[in-house]
Amino acid sequence: MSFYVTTPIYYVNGEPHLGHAYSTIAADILARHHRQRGEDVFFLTGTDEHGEPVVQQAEAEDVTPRELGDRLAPRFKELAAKIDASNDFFIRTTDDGHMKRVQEIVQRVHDNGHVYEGMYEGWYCPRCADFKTQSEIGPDDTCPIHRIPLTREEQRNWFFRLSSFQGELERLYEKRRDFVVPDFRRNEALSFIKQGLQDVSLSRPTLKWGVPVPWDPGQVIYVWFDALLNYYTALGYGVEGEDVTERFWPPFHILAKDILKFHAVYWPAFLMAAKIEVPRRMFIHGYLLMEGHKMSKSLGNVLDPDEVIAKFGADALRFYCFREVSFGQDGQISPAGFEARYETELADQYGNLANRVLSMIGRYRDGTVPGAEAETELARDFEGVPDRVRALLDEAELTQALEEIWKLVRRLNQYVEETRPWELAKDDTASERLDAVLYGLAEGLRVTTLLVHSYMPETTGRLLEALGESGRELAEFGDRRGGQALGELDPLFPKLQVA
RNA sequence: GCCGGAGUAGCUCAGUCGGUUAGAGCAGCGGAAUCAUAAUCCGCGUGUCGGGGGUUCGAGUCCCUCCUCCGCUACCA
Repeated sequence: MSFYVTTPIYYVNGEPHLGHAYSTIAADILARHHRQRGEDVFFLTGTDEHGEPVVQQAEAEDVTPRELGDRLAPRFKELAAKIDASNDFFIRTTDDGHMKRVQEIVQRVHDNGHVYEGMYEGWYCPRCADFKTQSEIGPDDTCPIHRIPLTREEQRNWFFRLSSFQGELERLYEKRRDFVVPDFRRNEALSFIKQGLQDVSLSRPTLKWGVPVPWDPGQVIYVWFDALLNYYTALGYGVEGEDVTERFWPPFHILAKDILKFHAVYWPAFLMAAKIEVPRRMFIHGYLLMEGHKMSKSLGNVLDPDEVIAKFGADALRFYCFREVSFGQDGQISPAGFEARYETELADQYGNLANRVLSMIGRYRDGTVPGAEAETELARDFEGVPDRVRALLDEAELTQALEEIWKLVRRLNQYVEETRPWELAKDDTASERLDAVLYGLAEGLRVTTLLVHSYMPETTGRLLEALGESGRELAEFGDRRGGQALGELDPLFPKLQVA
């Protein structure tokens, strides 16, 4: 069984921010989870470096587009490392391997008869040297940047016959109800398709920065097709000495709502035109909102992932993003909310649970997990949970799955209070019960920690080591007998220093 | 304007095919306990489920209508 998960590739006309981190963390949790299930996993992220906006940004900074990409791509790579992304490859659309394969696929689409030469007509700004989209046109057909009248211009370029795929797309959506999730995004995409598709241009005649059109090298391929194809091309050269396309295709895409149309409409149509299998699924997530607004530099409400990681650690950030905001919806985040979650749930509930369990086993059983049978009242609360988590993560329901796991954390704290091991320890006749209780706590903590491992790999790794657990695959409660010697454990989530 | 989303406890949100007294977490109030990072556990909610109308034995959950906010509306990588 294989699992191929992708993030969007990030556009290098600006610095990485929390929104990029959000998509990457989501994909990483899924990748790690599927590895824990013993599956053959490939996880891809990277950067998109071609196109007009990169050229413009480069001009503004007085560097070449390549220099801009060479400076920013490493920044995105660093961000991935900082948030502990376990990506198997980092693609850049300027890679030779990518560009060559893009040309192959585009040529194939052309040879299959889905490309024609036509005229693109639109409003053109001579100063911008670019066409304006409907939303970019100022009052009285002027350029909003230069405030000069736009002219009606025609441009000869290559078109992709998107319109001819309308029926096939509708059938795809009908047949595969979960092709695009959540449901309301599926509706959005489908209603867009049903309102009638127009052909889209496949090339840019005036732009030099991009992948040359194979049969017309004076033009470059429109950046969206270049970019989307990364999901396919990476499998061809991302692994040294092996083409893993057959092994991993088709992909499971994670993306944000702003790029729904390109992924949910253009992309499958283009794959159909190339006679390549369409993605297995795509999950569309929402935005993290700060104080009710989309994060933006001009509003000054940007949460810098570096700062957050420095203060709370990458695991806490990973946890928070999917705990606070229901994955798929837009959601509010705030520094205050972050601190509250960190303190109450990570430090007090989970970190402290680990600490008290290890401490009691240390104190009452010399640090060795008793070889006992767990009490059924605890065991039954773990029954079926790993399966439920698996099922939820199959749907990329990251928030719901985390809630299922967190119920176990609460249950274990509650179990400590119910059984009061410190009293059992004082009672010579209760030794067997104490064994059962302590075993149950250690086992429960182990199973819970393995479940949450994909969300918080670093801290859970430390805890699993202290629990004497060397495996990382998902486990059922009761799988492991006692007898392990426990190790030392520093606080997983130290309380914040009150300034 | 079209299409879509959201409007549920002070806050953040769950509510699957319509079905028993509408839920969770956080915050708040009261209590218990001391293994633990003074952490934990228990108890406490008379909420017009945005307004109005309708279908139904029964609606937060379906239909109509109105209000508010948001997104989308063709090539934003």
